[in-house]
Amino acid sequence: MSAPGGERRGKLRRDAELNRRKIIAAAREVFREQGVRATLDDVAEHAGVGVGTVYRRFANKEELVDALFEDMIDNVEAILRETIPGKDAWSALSSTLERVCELQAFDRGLREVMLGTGRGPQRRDQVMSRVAPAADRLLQRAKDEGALRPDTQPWDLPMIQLMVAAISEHTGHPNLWRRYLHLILDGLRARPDMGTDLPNPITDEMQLLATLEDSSAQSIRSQDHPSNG
Amino acid sequence: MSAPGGERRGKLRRDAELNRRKIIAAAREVFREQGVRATLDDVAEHAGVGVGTVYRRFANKEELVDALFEDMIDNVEAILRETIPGKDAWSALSSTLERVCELQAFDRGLREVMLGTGRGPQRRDQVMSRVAPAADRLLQRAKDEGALRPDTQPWDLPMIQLMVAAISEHTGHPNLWRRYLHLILDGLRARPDMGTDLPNPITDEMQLLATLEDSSAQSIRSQDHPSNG
DNA sequence: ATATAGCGGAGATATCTTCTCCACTTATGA
DNA sequence: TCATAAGTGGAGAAGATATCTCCGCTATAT
Repeated sequence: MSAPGGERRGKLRRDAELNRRKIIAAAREVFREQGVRATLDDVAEHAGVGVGTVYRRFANKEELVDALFEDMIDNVEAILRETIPGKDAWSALSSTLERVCELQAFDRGLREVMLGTGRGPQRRDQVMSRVAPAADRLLQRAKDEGALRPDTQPWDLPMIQLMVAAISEHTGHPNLWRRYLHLILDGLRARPDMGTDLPNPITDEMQLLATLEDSSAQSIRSQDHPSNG
Repeated sequence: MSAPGGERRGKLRRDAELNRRKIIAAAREVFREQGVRATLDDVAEHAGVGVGTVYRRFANKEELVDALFEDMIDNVEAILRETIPGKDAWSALSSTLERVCELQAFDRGLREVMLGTGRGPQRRDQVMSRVAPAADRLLQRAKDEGALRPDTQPWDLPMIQLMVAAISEHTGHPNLWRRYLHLILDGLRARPDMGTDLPNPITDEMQLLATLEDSSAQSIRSQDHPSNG
């Protein structure tokens, strides 16, 4: 009967509001270290509150993860905003990419949220829609400068992030990803001496979205009974 | 109580041997499509046998996965062996990488086995140890040719595979990975016009670890089971 | 002081897997 | 052909998690 969503903020009793913050802080820490598979019981223990308290504030884990995810998008936006407009676009682009990848390198939960076969694609889209304009501008400037290969596409950026995150995820090494980000950045540089023809460019964004939707729909559907052949 | 391993091959009754093959074939198919999280019950159903029959041949899922994994290494070895020695090393290298990535693109189970946070690293090592000599030779030839940047390392290859597999895994798109493999290959090309200095955290870190051996050993020891030898 | 929002955390519920057991079926060879 | 041992199926026991609820009690606000 009660709607346990976060919409009542401000009406909470003082101690309840304190607990809400403790829960969010604990969730951030627990998910960062153990990934999103950590249970809300874990989060509760870390926060020093009972599970019931967690469930009173957040109807389920999704809601809590979403709350943290919003925070994260803010971070990415901030990084893009901080990009010095005067600097050459290539440096801006590479340092931006590096900083975004850094976020992922130390946050297992974030990687899982971004990479996860479940809602991952939708979440990437969510980031993209808030971040795309600035990112597009940056890419265009870097191309105009002649530093970035001209067949780069905006949706290459999340894909690069995804690849780099995979390194962090599967080696656990805190810095190895930098090597491969650099490798990829070298691949992104325009080359006067050589043609530039990346295969399979998906020419319009809607087409990519259709791809992502398909795969996520498939993974959701596959939870049901498989049809026999 | 009995040891149900596959060591009795040849002593099996004809129908039992047939079932064993059906199980392996079904496992390959099920794991390819659903990933290694598929249950042995799934495999049994696909094979058209009872679960009991599966468990009589393979003590547990690990054993079955291992059997399939051996097959896979054979495939990778075959690809390397087929590399035409006369051709220029760069073409050989890039087509080899592409073919290995192709294997992963259509096999979710294989990706999970390679990428998985669990035994993934050990399994990658297993591949590397059987494949490393040929791979090293190929890399060296490509460097000698002046096509491959000289700071490439042998262990870059599995990492590249890993990144490319992440694209397949998380987009579900059958060919998008080719774009990013090509991007990475462009990053691997030697460049006369530009320095070549990938950060090398593994070497750096090993030096660092040598210095800090004491403290890291302590942190590993404190993680869990003191009974380990 | 009192009303009431909020708390804790055991445990009900639900979902999954793994793996066992044994009555029944089938291949084999004498 | 038939005795017999090898092999089979698949329900369900056993175990592992995770999610979320309930209600007697506590802390806050007025």
